[in-house]
Order: sequence, then structure tokens, then C-alpha cells
Amino acid sequence: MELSQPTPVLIERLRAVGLRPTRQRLALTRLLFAKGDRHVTAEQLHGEVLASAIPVSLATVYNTLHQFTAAGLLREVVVEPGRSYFDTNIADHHHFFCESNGLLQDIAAEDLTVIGLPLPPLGTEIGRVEVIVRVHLGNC
Amino acid sequence: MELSQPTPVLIERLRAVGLRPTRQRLALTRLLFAKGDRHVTAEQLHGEVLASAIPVSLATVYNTLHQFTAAGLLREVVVEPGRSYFDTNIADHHHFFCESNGLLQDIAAEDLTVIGLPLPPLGTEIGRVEVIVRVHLGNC
DNA sequence: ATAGCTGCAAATGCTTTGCAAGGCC
DNA sequence: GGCCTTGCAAAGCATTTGCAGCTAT
Repeated sequence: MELSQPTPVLIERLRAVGLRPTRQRLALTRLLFAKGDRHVTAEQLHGEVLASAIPVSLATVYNTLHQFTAAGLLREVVVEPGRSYFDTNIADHHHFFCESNGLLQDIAAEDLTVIGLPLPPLGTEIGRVEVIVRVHLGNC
Repeated sequence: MELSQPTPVLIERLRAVGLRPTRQRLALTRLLFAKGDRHVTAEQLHGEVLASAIPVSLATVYNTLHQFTAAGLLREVVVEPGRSYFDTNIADHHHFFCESNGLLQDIAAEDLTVIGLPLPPLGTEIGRVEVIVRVHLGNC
């Protein structure tokens, strides 16, 4: 598992996608990519970054998450109305989603195969196949 | 393809799930289940029902869609942040979603098979496996 | 220096709710 | 008549935007 990276690496990572390495973007990058794959909401990440003593507004967290998504650093996952998750794993993969506690968990693309996919609607091309396995706590 | 059903059948359908067959619920039921499978947003359906000369408020459309969903008459499909689709096809199936024009299209469960599903997270049970094939218009 | 960021607060868009009036049984 | 529904408007949330001030290069 990938551990926290030194700041210079993070700075390069931002520059590589054409984003200036500002204090708040670095703080968010550090939190997002510090350890393994993460699935966060804007609200969650905002709470974390405030806890790390760097003041960042919620609006900036939203803007940054979307910039990162547009830059290909993150992937947006929509599983519930009115809430967006951002996934630091941008490789092709799928998810378990627990409807009881709102937790997302990765399923590696290699583990799972979809067979029998029909042709897409006329005039369209397939972008991505997304599998969401909805689960719930057994002891409810 | 199933054509528009006579009103008495619709009334029974509502009663069967414990909902009073009011004028607005009947109008919505008629629009939803008149012909084949549909994927509508609350906004869309509201527009349609107003066009049919029966005044229904948007709030009532939302409430009704959720009551129908809770009653098992509809299924909610989440594909984009900030918009919910309601699907009149409650059988197990999957979707094409066109990101260019927001159209949903069914994929029959029989057509598509998911193999290699890992065990769900400890303590959870699988509810439903949902496959969303994201497509986009080729001529963009 | 200057183009690009940030923060705040206000605006937005979708959805839900509270409560008085109305309709179904 | 009684209870469930409806409608409207207002509240609620998550998210986006406008603009003045700040910052990285």
C-alpha cells in the first residue's frame, strides 16, 4: 500500500495536470492520496482538512474536487440521490455500496466480468461499465 | 406492448398497495403505466400531467413518486448528481445511460450476466446488483 | 506584475415539509 | 364525518457562483 508521499511529489502531481500547487490544494491532495484508496464526500473532506489546521472553505473543497475529477485525478461516484462520492481509485473497477451506513468499497475490475452486453443504443458509444452491488447490514 | 389500461384496473392497482385512488394519483398512474417501460424525472412527469389538464403540484408528484417507490410500483435509479429517475420496470434489469442527452434505456436481466462477484463486506448481505453502462453520442 | 486562487455569502436547483383546505370512503 | 391527500409556499440540503482580496510564479 502506498504511504504518504513527500510534498515535492504532490506538487509535481498537481503541475502535471495544470493546477497550481496552492496551500489548500496541497492539503487536500495530501489527505486524498495519503494512504490507499478513499471514497469521500465533500463534506467529509472539508471536516478533515479543517482538522489539519489549514483553513479551506467548503466551496473550495467542492471546486477542487471537481477540478481534480476533470483532471483525471479522481472519479465521481453517484449512488444516492443528493450525495456525491469522490473515489481516489481511477482505475477501472466497481463498488459495493452499503445502504445501511453509506460506505463504499472497491471491487477490482479483474475480479468481476460482465458478459452478454447488448449493443449500445444507435449512434452511441460505450464509455464505461459501472457495476454497483447494493448491500445492507444483515443484523438490522 | 401493454396499452393503456381501463381506469378500474388502475384503481385496483392502487388499492392493492394501500393507496387511495385519488384523481391526481390516477392521472400519474395512467401516465406512468400507459405504454411500456418509462424512465421519468419528477419534473418531466409534472409537465406531462399538467398537459393532461389535471392540476397536480410538483410537491405532490414528488410525494407520489416516492409513495409508489415504497409500494414497489416504481424503482428509483440514480445516475447523475442532483437528478433522480423513476423506472416503471421493477423487474431485475440494468441500464444504458446516455450522458449526452440524459436518456435511460433498459437492458434485460437475461441478456447480461455478472460473474466473479466477490463476497460482500463482512456482516452485509447483497441486495441488488446494478449495472449502468454509460454511453455518449458518437457524433459530438 | 499578473493570472489564477480563495473565501465568503448569496444564489441555485432539486427535493421535502407544514399546515390549512379539499376529497374519498 | 373522519381521515387521508393535496396544494402552496416556505424550508432544507447539497452544490455552484460572483466578486473582492490574496498568492504563486
